[in-house]
Amino acid sequence: MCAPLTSGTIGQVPTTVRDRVRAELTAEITAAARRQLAEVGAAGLSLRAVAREVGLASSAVYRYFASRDELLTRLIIDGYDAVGAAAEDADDPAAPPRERWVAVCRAVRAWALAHPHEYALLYGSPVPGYAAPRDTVPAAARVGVVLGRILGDAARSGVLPAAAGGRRDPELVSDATAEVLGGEHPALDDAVRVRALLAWSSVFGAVSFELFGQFVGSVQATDRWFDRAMGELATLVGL
Amino acid sequence: MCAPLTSGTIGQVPTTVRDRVRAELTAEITAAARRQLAEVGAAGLSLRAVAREVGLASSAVYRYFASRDELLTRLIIDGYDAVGAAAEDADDPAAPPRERWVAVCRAVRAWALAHPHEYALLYGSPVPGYAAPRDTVPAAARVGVVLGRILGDAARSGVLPAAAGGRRDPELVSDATAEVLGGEHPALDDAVRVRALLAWSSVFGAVSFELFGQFVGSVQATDRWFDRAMGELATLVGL
DNA sequence: CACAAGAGAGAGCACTGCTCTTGACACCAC
DNA sequence: GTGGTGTCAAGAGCAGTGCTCTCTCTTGTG
Repeated sequence: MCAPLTSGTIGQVPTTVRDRVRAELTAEITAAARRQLAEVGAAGLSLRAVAREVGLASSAVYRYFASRDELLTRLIIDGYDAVGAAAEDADDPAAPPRERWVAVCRAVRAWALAHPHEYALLYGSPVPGYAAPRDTVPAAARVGVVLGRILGDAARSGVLPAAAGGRRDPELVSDATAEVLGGEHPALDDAVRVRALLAWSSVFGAVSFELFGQFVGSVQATDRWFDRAMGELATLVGL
Repeated sequence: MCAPLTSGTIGQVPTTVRDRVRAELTAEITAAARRQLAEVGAAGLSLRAVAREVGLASSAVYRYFASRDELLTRLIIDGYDAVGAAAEDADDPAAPPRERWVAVCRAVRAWALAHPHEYALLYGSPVPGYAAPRDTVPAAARVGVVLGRILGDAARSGVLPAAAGGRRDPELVSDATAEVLGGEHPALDDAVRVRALLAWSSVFGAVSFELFGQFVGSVQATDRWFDRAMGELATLVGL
């Protein structure tokens, strides 16, 4: 219902004029929505205002997005992809694991500071009445995968202490997560996995606290604090 | 202008009938607002709906709260006080520091799970167009103070390694924060202070990730994971 | 060329926060 | 007891929202 086929276009290249215009207009709408998001935030995002900016009647936008929520979902996925790409770009697999870790954390924070409203949409309170569909999960995982890969690589190269014979609790950390952390080669025990997930959430805890104003009155030199904190996190996970 | 004096009442006990009714109605409004908040979340909180529930005309509510934002501020302060009180209640100063730490973290998480929308209002994305006034800062600090006191007590009793002669960066961590951590007796060096703030933000990072759905697909046994993670944090800060 | 599908516009519904005016009521001093 | 004062609720109204429905025009295809 989001991209209905033109009647008769069954081939894999159905680029009729209509389709091209449709794709362009869709892109224009999401672009305008992203601009609006950056200005007024997620909850203040108005479909009518987006329509105005694009030069369409508000009702016409519904030809492209079935609802405000669907538009929001698009923005969320795009956002996760953007911060995920930023994290991936910042990761140099050749660098020492500890430096990789801090570099990726820095990239996440930099993206968050540059796109505060988008960050809030992704990692802040869920928009009321809106339930994120499953589609968002893979995109949402990208940053975690980057961080996990750093740990996995470190484990494989022997930097990280491998399984110390600790018990393995399958319900504590999902298989998918274990997979990211290098699967069974070498096997990381529960303690490392718990710490990995803690560090992951802590990165965003730190960024959120800074961005959402919880550090007002506590931390002044936020740049320096963040770098040192991420270093401490790297130590925590064993890098 | 929120509680104007009746003409002539100059004494310190101006409980005329009017004042009493006003106070009661104010409480009724905030109660209704809190109920609504729990149902539809912060951004969906409607002043008109609150008025309907109380049995007032929407315009009448403005006699009590100058704007939706002012009502929101009340809810925010009440929320910080509630979670702060929960944290304080959970802290037994006689217990070993590590147990105190985990107990307080558990209490914060329990409160968050019981009041997800209020938690989101406090620690999630800021409501667009709304700037939290200064009044909220002291209330917001309560949980941090509880956690800081645990560290400070541990340092005083020698459990925590005191200043290792590390450099002291006054801009890294504010004086107020240093004060919470026991001031200069004994002096904790920067590393400990950085870790303390990191741990503080990490507690909420973990709770937020669970509550906002970021752990979907990663952590299954959230209860057990949280306990272990908070234990790791305690280790991180030196408890 | 004709016909069906796609797309935009506009009106309309029910809702929102907020403002302003109007009329009623309670309090307090005299 | 009565009149002035000031508080307060109600209602209408403004500008905005998401969303739906219908009407009309355009476009692509058989």
